[in-house]
Amino acid sequence: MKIDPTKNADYSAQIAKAIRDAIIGGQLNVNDRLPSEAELAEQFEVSRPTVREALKRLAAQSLIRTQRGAFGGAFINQISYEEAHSQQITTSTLLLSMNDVSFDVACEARFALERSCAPFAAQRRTADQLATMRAEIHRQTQPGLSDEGWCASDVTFHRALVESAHNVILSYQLAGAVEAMQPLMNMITFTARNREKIISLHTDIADALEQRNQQQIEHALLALSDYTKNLADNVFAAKQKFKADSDSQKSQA
Amino acid sequence: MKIDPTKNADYSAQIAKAIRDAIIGGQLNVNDRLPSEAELAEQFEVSRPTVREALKRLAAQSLIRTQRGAFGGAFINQISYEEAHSQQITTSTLLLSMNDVSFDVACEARFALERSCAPFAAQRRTADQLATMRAEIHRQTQPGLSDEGWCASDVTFHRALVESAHNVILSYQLAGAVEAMQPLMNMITFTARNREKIISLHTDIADALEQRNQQQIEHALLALSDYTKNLADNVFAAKQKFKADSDSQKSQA
DNA sequence: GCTTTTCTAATGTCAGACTTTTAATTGTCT
DNA sequence: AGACAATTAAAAGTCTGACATTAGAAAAGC
Repeated sequence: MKIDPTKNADYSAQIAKAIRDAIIGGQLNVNDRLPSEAELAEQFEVSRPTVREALKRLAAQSLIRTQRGAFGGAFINQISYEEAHSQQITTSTLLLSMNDVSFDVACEARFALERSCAPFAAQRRTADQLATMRAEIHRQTQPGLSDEGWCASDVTFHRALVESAHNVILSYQLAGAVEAMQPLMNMITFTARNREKIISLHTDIADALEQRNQQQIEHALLALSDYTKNLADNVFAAKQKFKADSDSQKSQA
Repeated sequence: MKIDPTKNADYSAQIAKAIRDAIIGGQLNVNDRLPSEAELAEQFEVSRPTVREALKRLAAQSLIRTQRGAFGGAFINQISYEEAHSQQITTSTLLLSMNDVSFDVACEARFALERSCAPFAAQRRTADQLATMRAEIHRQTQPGLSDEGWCASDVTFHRALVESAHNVILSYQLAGAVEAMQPLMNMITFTARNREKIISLHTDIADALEQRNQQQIEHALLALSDYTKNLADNVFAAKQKFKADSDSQKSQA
């Protein structure tokens, strides 16, 4: 591993890249220990702070973990689903919030992805997951449920659906995608009337899953997608109207 | 923004988290300039190297970009699809390679995700995307095509299919997921006979897309998934056999 | 008014020191 | 001999203060 002093990129970025490539390329394996910061500094012919900046970059991506003390150092981290997941979410959330994605597009994507679980969920769902979904539906019928409580329950419900496909990759990808879209989804507030309709669609999904009826699951998800889109359209239209009204009031004044 | 000296986490990690939270929470907007490293050091009551380590962490996640020179500094980065995409791929690729996911599970997930595009692809596909797919199919029939060429063409083909759904979120999520699984997919080598079969399935997909027949697209994708899984099973069985043979040879010696 | 030069504020890098943590080793007591 | 306590050393974490490099802004020259 060497760095190129003629390249105009920062040394710390180059060093991070060199180590990252070694990890991805398989030269460095999980739980291997990197040389100490002092040794790395010597190898790359840079100072220790520069090496440290490189290591912090890798740590930010969960590629390494560091341990202080004797026999400590930087170790190649076995990235867990949880870590990967939380990283996906930060990245995707920022991407969505910074590139003003329309609600329709996000909503469509969210339910399309979820629908991809349907065939496997129908085959492999367990009583456990079904029970979770029923329990959440019940929670959703409680009259005193707050907006946050409602959203949390919604997430748990859909998560159980995804988990019932029993495919770790799908779970990981979908949990990331769905959770990243949550801030967008939270832009709509639900009236009692709305909740009622959604609960009925949730019940449809649970029923279909119980009967292992793939097509019905997909159908209900599609209906939920359409209903949510519709709701959002109304919310945004109302906001537009409010804005237009207050604008015209201003121009009158 | 303050850090807690009693927390046992590194200062640099805490500072990075504080700034990251401010970005995600919307206190800091795209293209805002952070205070200079010296000012941040003063604010957080730490030294400049510590601040720098924090900033490098954020830079590793593409949350900020830095610019040298007068009136330079650290700016909140508007994360692009491309950046988000490449980060997603590194994370997912590592996750898969480090947690030995079975080929079957990955394959199932990959095609399930792709299938979620089918309804929109059928509705919205353009002549352009169809032409790309036909062109790739033609490339795949060339007898001299190398393994790398074959895989590249395969990726382009599937990418065009995903793009034809005309949903940026789906494109982004799927491109990431599919590309991350590519190393796994590359473990199988294709014989001329295999290629022929895959080309015929690709043709089915293109035909179905041309006729805007959603169900047929899904059906062909499912068939492709099954065929790929089957191929992989045979490859792994052959490897197992080879291993078993050489093992028994050893024990005989 | 345009180009060139100089200025300056910022990041990037370095060297060397000190602090804190932590596990292995050694020593001591029962 | 085994369990517990003190010692030690290696490594990350932090700080100070300096210098190098870069690039935009302002001033000088034409």
